Amino acid sequence: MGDTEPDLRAVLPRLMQLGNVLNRSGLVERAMEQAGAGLDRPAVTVLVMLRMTEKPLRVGEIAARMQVAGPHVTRHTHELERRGLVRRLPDTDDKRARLVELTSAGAEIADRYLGTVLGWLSEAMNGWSAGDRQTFYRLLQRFTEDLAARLSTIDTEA
Amino acid sequence: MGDTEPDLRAVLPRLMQLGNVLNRSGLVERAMEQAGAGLDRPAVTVLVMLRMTEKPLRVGEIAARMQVAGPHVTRHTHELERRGLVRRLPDTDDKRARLVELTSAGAEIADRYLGTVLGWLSEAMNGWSAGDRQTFYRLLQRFTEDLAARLSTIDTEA
DNA sequence: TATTGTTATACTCTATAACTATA
DNA sequence: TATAGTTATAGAGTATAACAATA
Repeated sequence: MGDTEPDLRAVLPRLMQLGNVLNRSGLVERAMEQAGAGLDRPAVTVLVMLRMTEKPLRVGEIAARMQVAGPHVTRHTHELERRGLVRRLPDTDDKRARLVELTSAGAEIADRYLGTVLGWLSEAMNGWSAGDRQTFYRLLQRFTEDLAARLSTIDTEA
Repeated sequence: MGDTEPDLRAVLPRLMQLGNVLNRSGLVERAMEQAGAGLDRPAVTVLVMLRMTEKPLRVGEIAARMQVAGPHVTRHTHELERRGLVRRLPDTDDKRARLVELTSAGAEIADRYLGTVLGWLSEAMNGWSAGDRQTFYRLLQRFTEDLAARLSTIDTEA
């Protein structure tokens, strides 16, 4: 392992700050407000996931992608259904399972939400050159993947 | 504003994934385990902040940097004090305030924690060239700053 | 009168356990 | 017997309100 370079040490506060901005800055809540539906964070996450996936998902699949336990998804899916933003269909292949599908109202809200967030991101990067953008997107993806891969091996080390 | 480029749209899931890895992957908990103290997340945050700042901080200052409300800091500072990891000193300049200072035991735990996390980061980026590292650090910092700046102006837009 | 920090309380997000229906 | 989802319950993290001491 050896020493950790000073640069890496300097980047740690940045990562923590970014984590804060992403999770605790009210970004989601404010974008949701602009989108005009008073949904809470987990419900928004479900809605956006369904929109970006572009197909109905099973409850367990949603839970796995969100990395949360099943009951969490059940509750918020019910909330979304009460508001008419998703539909729950029987899975013809497996009668134990339920497919969760966006309604057109749900898709509309997801689109407004995504538009707002992407607009903010776009404006934040207004002064960026095309090259810097490309580079950042590429390195961000690589970093996220490498970090997730490293963390996934920790438990098997003992 | 205009259209959001497809690239930006593609990067959104990456950001969400990174937020998940940073906040919900158990990274903090597992590093804390390795560091040998059974502290919870907010307590670790306080400890690390004091260590990286390298000087005693007032309760209000800690709360501001963590972007949390005051009582949250009070509670976790008390927990840290019970364990002998911080000391609470009177602020001679302002008798209303308290300074929170690391003990040597607290500094030791913070160092072990930081060493573990930085080690994981370093290993995750094992295959990275020096140039890519530098570029990533620079762009990450810029992105975080630009995004925080953009979000800070949202409320004043109405 | 405003500010620092504390105490008490409540809300959001998420996990675990126990259960039902199907496989 | 194992799996998909649900219901009920509990815990962690954080906010708000009310208050004390000092400015």
